[in-house]
Amino acid sequence: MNHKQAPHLPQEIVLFAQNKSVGVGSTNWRRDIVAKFHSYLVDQGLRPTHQRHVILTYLLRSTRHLSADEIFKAVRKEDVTIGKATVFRTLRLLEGCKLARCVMKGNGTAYYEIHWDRPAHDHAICVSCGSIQEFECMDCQKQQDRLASKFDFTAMGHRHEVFGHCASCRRAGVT
Amino acid sequence: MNHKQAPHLPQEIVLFAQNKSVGVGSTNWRRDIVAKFHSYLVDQGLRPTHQRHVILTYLLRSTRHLSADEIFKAVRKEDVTIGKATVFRTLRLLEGCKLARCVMKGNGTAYYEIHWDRPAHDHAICVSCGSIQEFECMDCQKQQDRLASKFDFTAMGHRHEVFGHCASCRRAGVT
DNA sequence: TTCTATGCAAACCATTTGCATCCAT
DNA sequence: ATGGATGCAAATGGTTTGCATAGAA
Repeated sequence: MNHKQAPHLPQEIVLFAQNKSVGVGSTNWRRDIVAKFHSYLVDQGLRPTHQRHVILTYLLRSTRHLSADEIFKAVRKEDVTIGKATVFRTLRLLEGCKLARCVMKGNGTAYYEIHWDRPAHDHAICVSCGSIQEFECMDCQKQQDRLASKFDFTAMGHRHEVFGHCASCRRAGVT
Repeated sequence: MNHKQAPHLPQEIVLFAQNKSVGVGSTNWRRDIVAKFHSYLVDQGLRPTHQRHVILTYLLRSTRHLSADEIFKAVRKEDVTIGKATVFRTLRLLEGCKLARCVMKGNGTAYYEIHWDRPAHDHAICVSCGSIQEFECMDCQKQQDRLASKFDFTAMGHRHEVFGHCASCRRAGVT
């Protein structure tokens, strides 16, 4: 009973940027991620299925943050048989092995992106159009050390989202 | 049609720490908040009802972050007639006038607290027991200015949550 | 063959809404 | 009396689960 299906991690521990990222340094990181997912599955005694592959490669092709439903609709076009449940199960799997992460825009929906080796990045979210601008906040990393010494709190990761208006929405006269 | 019921702000613009806080400097801030809510309602042509009062004062009495359902159950004991919908409607109202704010623990549920005049604070959330330690991160404020100049992004507020293990859970051997 | 993974639909859960009624002004 | 506010129950919408079946090893 070690590992059946997706390991049922409490949602809390995956819905934020992990402190350590994947570590894909190659120029063809997309291929590396596919390989990593494959070996992760095998290692865990899970099965590299067609659906899991389709979902991951769709994620890899996208540059945006995608909701589970968007992924479902898109992937459904490539393979009419893929079910919504599988999309959720696969996303959870990808979070579990830290190949994907998600942002909460604040409307109760999770938006996913592939998470590879680059500095942990945070998000500036436009409350008007919903667009997401990524940025680095090195101070947030330092803050975690401060928490450790001040409250004896061991940080595993964080979520930092700034809400406001993007340049184009403001130009368009949004207040 | 100016103001009926709660102003239906998109949820995005209230689910995070506002840059400006309430501005209650008095020693009896609880009373001030009740008064502020009252005059806010009157100003907007809304009505200071018994239910709204009960919900606010319950929030003021609590020191924890409460889910809407916890508030509902508690308030229900004081007044058997209060409905769940009213709790949600009142919370939205309190967010709207910036007397309350909420944290998203990551499990899809919003946890509320009263938000009065003190430095904007962020949250260290224990993924094991769910306890929340508040802290200040002045760097996050600076970061917002940097965003403005770098991406022409106008920040209105932010959410910064650090996930990890609190001291007592770690002592208890949680990994 | 064995046991995991899947699709579907139903279940869940937090939150919102429609509506008849209630109540503050 | 007027029009906003309430409680209830039903609706919503994202996500999860139960179960019989499909499919990888």
